[in-house]
Amino acid sequence: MAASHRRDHLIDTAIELFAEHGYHATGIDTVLARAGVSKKTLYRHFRSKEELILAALKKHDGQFRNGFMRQVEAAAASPRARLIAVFDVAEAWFRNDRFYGCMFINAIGEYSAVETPIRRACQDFKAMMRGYLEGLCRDAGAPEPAALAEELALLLEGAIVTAQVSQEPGRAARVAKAAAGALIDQALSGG
Amino acid sequence: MAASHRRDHLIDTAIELFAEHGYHATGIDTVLARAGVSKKTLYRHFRSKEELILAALKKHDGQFRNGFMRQVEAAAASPRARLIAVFDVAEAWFRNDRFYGCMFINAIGEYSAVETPIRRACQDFKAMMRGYLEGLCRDAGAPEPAALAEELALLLEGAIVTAQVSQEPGRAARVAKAAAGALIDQALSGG
DNA sequence: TAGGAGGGAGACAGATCTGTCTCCTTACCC
DNA sequence: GGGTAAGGAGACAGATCTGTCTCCCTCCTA
Repeated sequence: MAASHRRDHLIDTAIELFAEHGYHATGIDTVLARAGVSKKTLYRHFRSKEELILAALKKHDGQFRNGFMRQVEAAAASPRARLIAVFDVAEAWFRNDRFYGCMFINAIGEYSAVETPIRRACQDFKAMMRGYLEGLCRDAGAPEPAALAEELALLLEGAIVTAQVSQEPGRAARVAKAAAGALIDQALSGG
Repeated sequence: MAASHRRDHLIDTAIELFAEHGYHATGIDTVLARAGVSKKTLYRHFRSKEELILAALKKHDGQFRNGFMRQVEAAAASPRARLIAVFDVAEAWFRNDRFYGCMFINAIGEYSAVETPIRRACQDFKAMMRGYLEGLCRDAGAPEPAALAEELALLLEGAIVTAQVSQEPGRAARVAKAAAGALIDQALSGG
């Protein structure tokens, strides 16, 4: 498994650099230098830079999904409390030194073409997050879990972008958490 | 004023191309070819590509601000109705064929450095939009206009990003509008 | 021990990028 | 009409980008 060793390490390095500097601005040579891997190895595992980008997005999707859900579930027990905890976990993410916004949003900003597999990967990620929220809303007893989940997803997206631009992670997360609390209360009490 | 003629046209072309394809992916030559202007003219008016980017962001800031506020004010008369109308105007924006998300958010995705004037321009834009919403909230009689405005700004940002990724402009705007309505109702009635 | 696969180092090609410079034309103003 | 500034067209330099290729070394296994 030495092959997947290097392949994984390449992808991990690519995730870091693409997240921080963007996709066009990050050259293949930069990834290779930091990963300590030669060009030959890169092109043995990936047909092109775009395939590396795609692999990075897919791996980040899985990593992020697992880490995020795990933290939410560790932070609170009831579905309703977990919906709120989502925004505490988000705040911890924003506070990370290596937080550069959402890799998927940033990717769409650079690859606007409709047919791109990159766009598909981003849509899949967002659909997954929305689905996770919807499950929590349903478990919490929301009469319209899909509608509430979409609203909370919007708040989360807005908080991510605002934290990225403003560089005030706590504020963005706190505001989103307050708004989410109000929306959740209304959905669960009023009906 | 033939000079500012060409300068303005250059900036307008740059706005279009940067918005659609991003900043690194759009070469100087591409802008020049579409604008029908020579390299000499570009570098007479701008010291570098980054200065052109900055000029594009600043001009887009002014254009967007004027257009957005004008449409909101034409769509509704009362402050409260205008807060809701914000999301109708946003939907019309999302539905435009040339909608590629927010130029400023996309710019931050490509230029993550903290000290960049590009980042400053993006922060200024977001602060301006938040300030506009805050004025509407105050006029509508919200007890905490700044807090409500921040929540609505988050919903707007989330809707922009979601419309950009999902390519379902109506849905993103409708969800944001519903959530905004709930938050506004709560803020204005409950206190 | 021999052979094959994986990988490092890096030359190389071809494209593209930013930014400068030269040569020429046009337009305007005194 | 002459001088001046703006601008077009494009060559050019130097850097950088992606992707291929060669040469060599090092394992691992039969």
